[in-house]
Amino acid sequence: MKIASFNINGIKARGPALARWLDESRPDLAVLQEIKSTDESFPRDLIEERGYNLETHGQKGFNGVAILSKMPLEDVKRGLPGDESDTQARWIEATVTGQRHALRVCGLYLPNGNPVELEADGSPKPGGKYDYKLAWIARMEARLRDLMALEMPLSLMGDYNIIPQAEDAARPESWREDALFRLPSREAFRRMLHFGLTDAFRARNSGAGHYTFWDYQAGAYDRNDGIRIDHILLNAYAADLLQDCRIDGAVRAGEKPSDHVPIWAELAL
DNA sequence: ATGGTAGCACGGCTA
Repeated sequence: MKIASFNINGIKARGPALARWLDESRPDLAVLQEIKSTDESFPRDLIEERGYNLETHGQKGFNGVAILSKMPLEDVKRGLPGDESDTQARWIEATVTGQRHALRVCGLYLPNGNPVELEADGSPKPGGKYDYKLAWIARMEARLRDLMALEMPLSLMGDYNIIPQAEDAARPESWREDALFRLPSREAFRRMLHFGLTDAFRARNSGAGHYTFWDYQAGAYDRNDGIRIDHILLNAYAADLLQDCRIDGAVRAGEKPSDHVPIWAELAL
């Protein structure tokens, strides 16, 4: 089963590019981030006419996530638990069933966190963007503990807005104090690995120069000035079934591309 | 410190 994640940066502007990728890459399941659309205005035909089931968790103008799948999507949950006042659409879950195993999938769009605002003692300013990012991660880790208790294959995939290590950025020094790379962000990613999750890409690839995002500005893609921030994390049940994981980097060179490219994994489900 | 680009939606925020 081929599962993928793609931050499309706006479904209304990305129809042709998304269709091209679906037709070429043919994932069995994909999670999308930054659909920037309400559920009502999402162009469902684009997905459904290609034989996919579709579940969206949208929001007007910003954020928004979705899952599309050739298999039925069961037990769909929308929204990350833990804060009833949080209106941002960044989390969706569903279960799919393969030939031998079921898989719980979480599609996530982790907050960017910039600009970083700190108090005099260095702690995040309450109510600020970076404070929201760290609080959101804490809620995600709480949900992760519950999902791990299911003791079944699990994939948490999406735009983490975290650069795990220096080798995951072309110019790491320029990201040192950025919300995507500063130490508390990297520590949170590492905590999830310590808790038992596998970075699927790093299980199958090594070395620098593998990126999933290039800014639209200043010709970042032409200079390969990228970062690796879109990730597929697997629990041990799923990691034992991992057969391949790659980044579809060439998608960035297409017409009207997203600033992100898809990442996918093949699981022997 | 600023500007560089893009999306949504049509002003200003988000990234």
